[in-house]
Amino acid sequence: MPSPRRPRATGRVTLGDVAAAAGVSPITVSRALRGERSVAAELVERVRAAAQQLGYVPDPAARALASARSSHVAVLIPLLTNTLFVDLLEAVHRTLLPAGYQTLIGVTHYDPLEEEQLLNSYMAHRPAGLIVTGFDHTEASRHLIAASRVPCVHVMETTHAEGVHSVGFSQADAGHAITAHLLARGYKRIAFVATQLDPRVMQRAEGYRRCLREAGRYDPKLELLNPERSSLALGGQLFEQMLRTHPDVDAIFFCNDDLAQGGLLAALRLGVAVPGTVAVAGFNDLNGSDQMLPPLTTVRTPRTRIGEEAARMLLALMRREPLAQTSVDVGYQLIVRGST
Amino acid sequence: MPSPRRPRATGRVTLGDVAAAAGVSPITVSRALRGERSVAAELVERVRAAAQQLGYVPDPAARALASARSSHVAVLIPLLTNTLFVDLLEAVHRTLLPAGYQTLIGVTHYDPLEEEQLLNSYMAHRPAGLIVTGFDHTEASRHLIAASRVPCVHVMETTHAEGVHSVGFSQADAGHAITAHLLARGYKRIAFVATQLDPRVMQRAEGYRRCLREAGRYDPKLELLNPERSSLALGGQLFEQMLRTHPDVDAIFFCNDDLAQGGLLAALRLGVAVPGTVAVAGFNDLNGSDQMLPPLTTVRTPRTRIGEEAARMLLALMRREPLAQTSVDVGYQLIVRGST
DNA sequence: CTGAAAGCGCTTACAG
DNA sequence: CTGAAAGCGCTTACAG
Repeated sequence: MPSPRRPRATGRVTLGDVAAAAGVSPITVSRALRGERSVAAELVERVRAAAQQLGYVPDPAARALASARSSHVAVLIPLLTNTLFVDLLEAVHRTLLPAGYQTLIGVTHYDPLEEEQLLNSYMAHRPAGLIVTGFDHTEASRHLIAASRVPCVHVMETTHAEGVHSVGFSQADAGHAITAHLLARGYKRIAFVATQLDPRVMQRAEGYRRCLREAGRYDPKLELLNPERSSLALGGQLFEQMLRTHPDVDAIFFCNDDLAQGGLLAALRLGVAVPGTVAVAGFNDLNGSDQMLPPLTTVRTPRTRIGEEAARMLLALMRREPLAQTSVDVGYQLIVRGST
Repeated sequence: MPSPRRPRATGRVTLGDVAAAAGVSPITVSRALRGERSVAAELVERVRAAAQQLGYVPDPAARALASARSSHVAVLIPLLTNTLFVDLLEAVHRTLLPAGYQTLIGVTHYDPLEEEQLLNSYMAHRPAGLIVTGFDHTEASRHLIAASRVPCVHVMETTHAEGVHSVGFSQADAGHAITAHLLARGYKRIAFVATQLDPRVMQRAEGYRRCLREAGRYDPKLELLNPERSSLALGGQLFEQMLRTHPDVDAIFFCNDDLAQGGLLAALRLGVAVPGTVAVAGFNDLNGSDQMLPPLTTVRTPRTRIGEEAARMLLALMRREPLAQTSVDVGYQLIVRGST
């Protein structure tokens, strides 16, 4: 046995160890363990047994270096302080982990330029796949993704654009649906209160406008758009402001449940009857909305389902399996409760 | 120039390219870029300039393979559906990223065995560092961490045990403090309502007990312990149950703000005056607690600070820098609002 | 279906 | 302070 001059001695069980134990070559072990079909069933068994017995765990770094592809999937979301995206992240993580992929967090703060920088640094890790939020990217980001050839799935919205993969639902339709519900309930002066003003919020606004225009009831003065970050406290402030400046408003559609919850709490504080004096609707069906007083009417958005479907689509892309569809619309659900 | 027979052509700019451009050896580039002090300042400048100009980005996989240490830090937390841990994760991620470390998520679901399995698979990635929640680990996990020699920081609780690094605060003292506040307010029949029953919740329970025993007011019948997962809805149910079974209770300390918020909303629904009939206190100062009716008295826990401090401590450990202290107590803050 | 050789892009351990 | 050699543990590409 030739003793190498400078053994580094990491103490790791390697492919070679398994190969020696199974009496085959390292390449065969590699193929057998990765499930490549071109290995005799009997050898696969022998290799598996040897690997199991030695407690062999493949080295992700070596694998990444040799194959020019890591086992990491980068997930770029706007914020971690928003339940919506954490639910999404959780679902992605939970779906990818058993398949051997690690989830890398990227927080863009709703800033396409920040996203571009993240993308630049994450691409150095040769991710096996990519999940990005929406379609609001810089030209450079788009190029980077396309040129890298790294499989990528867009989430929260959908598109049928050529070569683009997406899982989401129509934010505009959902905005339309809840506005239509308010109209159907007989409300006539329906306000829209929004913060953050990211692309998806503005799509909900479009749905709201389209619905009211169709009914001949659209009044731009009833839109209150605020660029600050969403919060319960801000929802309360905007609720007050809307009632003060437009006392004739009889319903408010908040672009997000946290604002709507803040609005409901402000109504309690101010003694404003909901829905008697003014109805309140939210969006997303966040934690606690069903516990409010009155319980909040909202749109339930299937972000967990989006995360799972996106992860599954990405797995298929990474494994180069055929795809049933490049765009999955998971829909949304109107949840009518006491606040309207 | 010898043309290799089988070039793989990844198209990547490598250390060698930078070395050629700067007119030095690859090792010197490696050292210069990593900031090893043993390189002449003039060379460092030349290397930096060349790297910059070529757009060189180090390959994490190659680095990990050669050095037997990746640029990943695994963070093991109980749940992703709990703001507390997401805030922590966010802070860790935000602190580590500029230092060149990627955060890997691990969700243990409060299960030491699940944590052990995660640890097993994460260790194969040769993490540069580890952040784990609390001290409730299996014996095997402890061995694995110690044997791997991977720097590890425990968060949320603190210890002065030999060789253990921790950032947190005394959950028991915080539980004691808020109970003492209730006593000082004149409440005499103080209940403790808890769910989840993880180690930190039970430490708060200990603080509650110690405080009431000191005051001669401890009554085990006023403890309502429920193993289910925490939620607003459950908080409402337990609030009702406590008032029904113990109508003489004049204050309730909920182990977490979501339960307390649910309790406050249930009080509104039932027409129970807070704090007139019963005072309500929570724990953690979660989102929305200041917007409740009445606003919720609680303990603010500095999870963002914990995340930052833990990440900083870990950075020092990973860089083998001297540590000011192995245990950092970040304290907590009693927030008195209208509910008590 | 199986394998020997080369290579992925770095860093470690020695030298000088 | 700088460098030539070897090695980290895999997979790709080519043969047979």
